[in-house]
Amino acid sequence: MALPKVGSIGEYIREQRKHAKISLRQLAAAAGVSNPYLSQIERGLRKPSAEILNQIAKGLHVSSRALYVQAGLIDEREPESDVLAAIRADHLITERQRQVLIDIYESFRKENRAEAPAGEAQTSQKAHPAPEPRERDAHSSPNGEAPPPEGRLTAFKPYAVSPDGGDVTPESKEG
Amino acid sequence: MALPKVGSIGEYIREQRKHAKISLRQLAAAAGVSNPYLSQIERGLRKPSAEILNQIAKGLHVSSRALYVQAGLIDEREPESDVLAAIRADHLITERQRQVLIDIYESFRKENRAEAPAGEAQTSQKAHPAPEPRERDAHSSPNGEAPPPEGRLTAFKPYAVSPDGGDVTPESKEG
DNA sequence: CCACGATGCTTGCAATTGCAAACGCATCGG
DNA sequence: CCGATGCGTTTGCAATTGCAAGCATCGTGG
Repeated sequence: MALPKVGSIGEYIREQRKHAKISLRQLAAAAGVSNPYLSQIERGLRKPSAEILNQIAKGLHVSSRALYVQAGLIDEREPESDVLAAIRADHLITERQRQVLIDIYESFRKENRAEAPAGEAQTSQKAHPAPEPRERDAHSSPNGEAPPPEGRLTAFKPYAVSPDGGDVTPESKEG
Repeated sequence: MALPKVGSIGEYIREQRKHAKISLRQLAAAAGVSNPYLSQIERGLRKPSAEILNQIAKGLHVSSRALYVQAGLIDEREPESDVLAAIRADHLITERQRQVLIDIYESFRKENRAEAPAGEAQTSQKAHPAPEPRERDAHSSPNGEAPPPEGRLTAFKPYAVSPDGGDVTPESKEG
């Protein structure tokens, strides 16, 4: 329960790939890895090394850190590059343009939420109801440093794609 | 095998360890890895996987990101506060939506440049590449995602830093 | 001198990564 | 209907990671 709804790195990759509408082989080529290996990664059968992860991130056009966080390899709660924050901070566009951008971005997000898993991302325009730049939730986490007991990396099974529950936490149990 | 190349990541780790005045074994224990393996990592004879790297970062009390950057696994340009950068880094929207947003933002910028930097452009959102990526979208954007036949990750050599700060980033556009 | 502990390095070995080749499936064209 | 193309997956293997055990050195002290 470390992350809001983190399934596994594989799921995340596959999801992003589907959203980008590219085939497994295409991403594999873009990332510079073999197709079968990417397949196994997406299904949680393999633990991609950092390089592979990095390459995949590039192939997906997502920030490397996003993937590392998904993989549980970075615990830092650094604020994400918030698009909305950036838009609001931009002084090179007019207020009106700002509202339009915000509106569009939010409609995209809403769209994706509706058809997240294996959905047809039509990206329909879906006429924005009204400039409703509701304030985005700020990350107000006190950073409760509560890491699990340190132990050897005894994770035999890959990133875990448990059908019932997500357990990315390595069992630090020994002796 | 195992070219005794200079392992930037290894040097960095050793440096940090020395600075912390702790022995190799101590760090190994703190990081949850074996002493010999840490030794090899520090000398650039091994490529630690992301987990190991993460554990070492914890043992060293340095940010995971710092290590990943050192290892060249993360482009140092993470905390960007630019609209385009934020859009590109956002993983909550599809590639298509990303292109739309980028197009719109750039058209806004162009609009402002053309009309007047103070004329409060009407933001004619209907005469511009409005959110309608249903078609005529393909893949042609300021991002120019057309990587050359990237070679597989056939680099068997450990991290090793290029003498001129090599970078695997195929895209480096900033406006 | 030799025991004792601490530091770092080298040696085999099991387990894993990551890939090439090949498979089963579905769609398109002759 | 049969072949060609593209999809994701499975299989077998070389190369690598990562560790347990052991080695070599140095400083202390009985």
